[in-house]
Amino acid sequence: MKPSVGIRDVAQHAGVSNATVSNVLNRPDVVAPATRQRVLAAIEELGFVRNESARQLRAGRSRVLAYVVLDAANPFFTDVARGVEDAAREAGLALFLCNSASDGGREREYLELLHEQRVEGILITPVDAESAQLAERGTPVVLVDREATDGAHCSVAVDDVLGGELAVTHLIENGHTRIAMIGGPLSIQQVRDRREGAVKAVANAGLPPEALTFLETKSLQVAEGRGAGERLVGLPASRRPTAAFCGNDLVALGLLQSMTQQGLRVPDDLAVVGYDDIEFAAAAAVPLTSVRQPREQLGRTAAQLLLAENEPDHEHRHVKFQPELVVRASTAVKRRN
Amino acid sequence: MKPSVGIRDVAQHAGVSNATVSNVLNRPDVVAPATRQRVLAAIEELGFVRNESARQLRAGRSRVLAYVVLDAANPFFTDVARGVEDAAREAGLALFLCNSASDGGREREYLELLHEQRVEGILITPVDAESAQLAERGTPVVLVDREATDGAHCSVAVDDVLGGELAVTHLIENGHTRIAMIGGPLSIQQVRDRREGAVKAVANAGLPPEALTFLETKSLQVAEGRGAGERLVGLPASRRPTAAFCGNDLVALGLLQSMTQQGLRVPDDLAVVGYDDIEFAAAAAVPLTSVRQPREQLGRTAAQLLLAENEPDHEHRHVKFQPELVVRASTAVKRRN
DNA sequence: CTCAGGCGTTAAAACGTTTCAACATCGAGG
DNA sequence: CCTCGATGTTGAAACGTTTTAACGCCTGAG
Repeated sequence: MKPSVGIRDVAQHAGVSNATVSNVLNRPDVVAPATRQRVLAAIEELGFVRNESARQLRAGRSRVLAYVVLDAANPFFTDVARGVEDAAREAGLALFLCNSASDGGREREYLELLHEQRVEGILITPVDAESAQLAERGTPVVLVDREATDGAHCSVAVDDVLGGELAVTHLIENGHTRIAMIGGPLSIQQVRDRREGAVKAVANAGLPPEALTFLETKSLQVAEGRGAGERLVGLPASRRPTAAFCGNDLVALGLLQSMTQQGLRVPDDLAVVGYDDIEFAAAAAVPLTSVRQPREQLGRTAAQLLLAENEPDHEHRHVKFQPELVVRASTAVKRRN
Repeated sequence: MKPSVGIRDVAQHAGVSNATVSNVLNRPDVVAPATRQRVLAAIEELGFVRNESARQLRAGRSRVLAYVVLDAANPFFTDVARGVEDAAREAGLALFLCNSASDGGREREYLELLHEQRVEGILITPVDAESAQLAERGTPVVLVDREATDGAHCSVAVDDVLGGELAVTHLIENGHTRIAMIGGPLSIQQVRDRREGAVKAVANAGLPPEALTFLETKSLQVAEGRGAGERLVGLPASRRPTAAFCGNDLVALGLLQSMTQQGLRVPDDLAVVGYDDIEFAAAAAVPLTSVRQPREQLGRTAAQLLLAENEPDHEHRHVKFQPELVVRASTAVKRRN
């Protein structure tokens, strides 16, 4: 339980100094092959495991990146994380994932801990705007899927206003004039932006603002989509929207499920557009029209920005990608009866 | 960039000794309110961030648990992770997620790093049996969703043999006599166990062993399910199985997608059973019959075992849960033409 | 007025590495 | 034979905390 065999035990056992052991660990080429073997044997024999705390304390650098994710259960974020990890790995760094689960408190705790750990850098998709007061505390932070408002950080985002516009324009082109947007909470920047895009689309088409109603949900999870579905079905058919634009695919899938469960047809009774185009969107009950974001690339780029943060004359950059509408059955053109 | 303000800077600024600052940080109650305020003010003013490496080096304990997950993109594991995190959080620990992505090499790297970090404990769903040579290296390790073969670790598992048996028995009861099991690689213990259960079910029913064919896939991801679907459709209808039992829900969803895409109907042309009962299973093109595992509980229990590992007279325990079949449309009884 | 005891604070010794300048050793070049 | 540079190795000083035992001060009891 407490082996606690240190570098000096190894040194003694191999008949060298601790400096030599350290060299074997960090600059194997600088030590004579014979000695190196001897040291390695001693390490093996004693079951020595290097103490990273001590190493980091002295050496000053860490070998890990962390990504504080908004919702680990959302495949969108795990896809982004894959991009991050690929880039991190190329730079010889490991990636720790932390799940804030949309909870500002947890987020703060994780950030605090990561700062204390002196990780090489932190990627974060923040819970809300105010949590983005990520005061400069020595550890570089890059915002993912969110545009940095102050100039204090790099950020990588996707144009959510455009995404919302694409989605709702598509619905309008398909003849819908009563459209619901389902998502929330509004404290999430993405939701606000996507809604803004939706409003813009309605205006562009010359429709009255009432053509779009906003149904706020507590989160962007499947259950909320189901709940919204029930609310929708409760409406008299004359006032019920004929199309829904969902804040993300989870909500859309929940909505879909609730519709078929209650005997309504998609897209005939309700057309549905999701957001993110996660892998499950295409496999849904009715394959889901969705706004695709370059997920892996988002993560990869974010990691690269983070790694560039140490360069001498660094200036914070803000990268913005374009989303893309992927049309599937859930918005197939409405059959006229 | 390099503030590097330490505890002694704070001490000096507040006119106390560093020990007092340390006390404010760790035992606030022991220091007089007035001094405490002064110190806190100094901390705030200087933007001091405690160095966790130094703390851990001296104090010996860490405040984090890690879960090395087999596939972060599989919602099953993120659900397990939620259970883990809940339990960890109750014990005042943070959780770092690491994704081995079914790669033995990555898994080894993460384990090595975590050992070096001296985390409080490691949870792992190992890639394969040999990787489970998780030599005792001082940090407690608990196996998740896998039974520990040697007595060296605690483990929390679900009875996969029973799960396979439940699934295939259900198919047989529905009249199927040509059944495919789709999953892999066989190096994964779960796949082997589920297959064993399937074989058992066939034997129990008095069917010949040929009633079950095994289609091995390279991984348990959606794409593999799609690929398997294409292979199946390529078979002449007379030899094509009438039911498929998939190694997990991702594969099942891929299979489903491939079926509908190729114009085959589920369950009429092919009944499908998945495994895990992830949230998306119920929202699939055809709601998926699946074998449900107690996901959160799995994680929660694993974390509890891990935390109990430090008790003086600890004996390794092996908890095993029972899976449960959830029947949905994808195996609705075959219509006789 | 003295003394015991509680309270708040502190000096200094760890913790296990990395790193740096210095130190042997040796073969080659002058 | 001396010097020089290259090659390997080392002693000791950090790194920034926590912790322990001791210390001074104050209060209330005797």
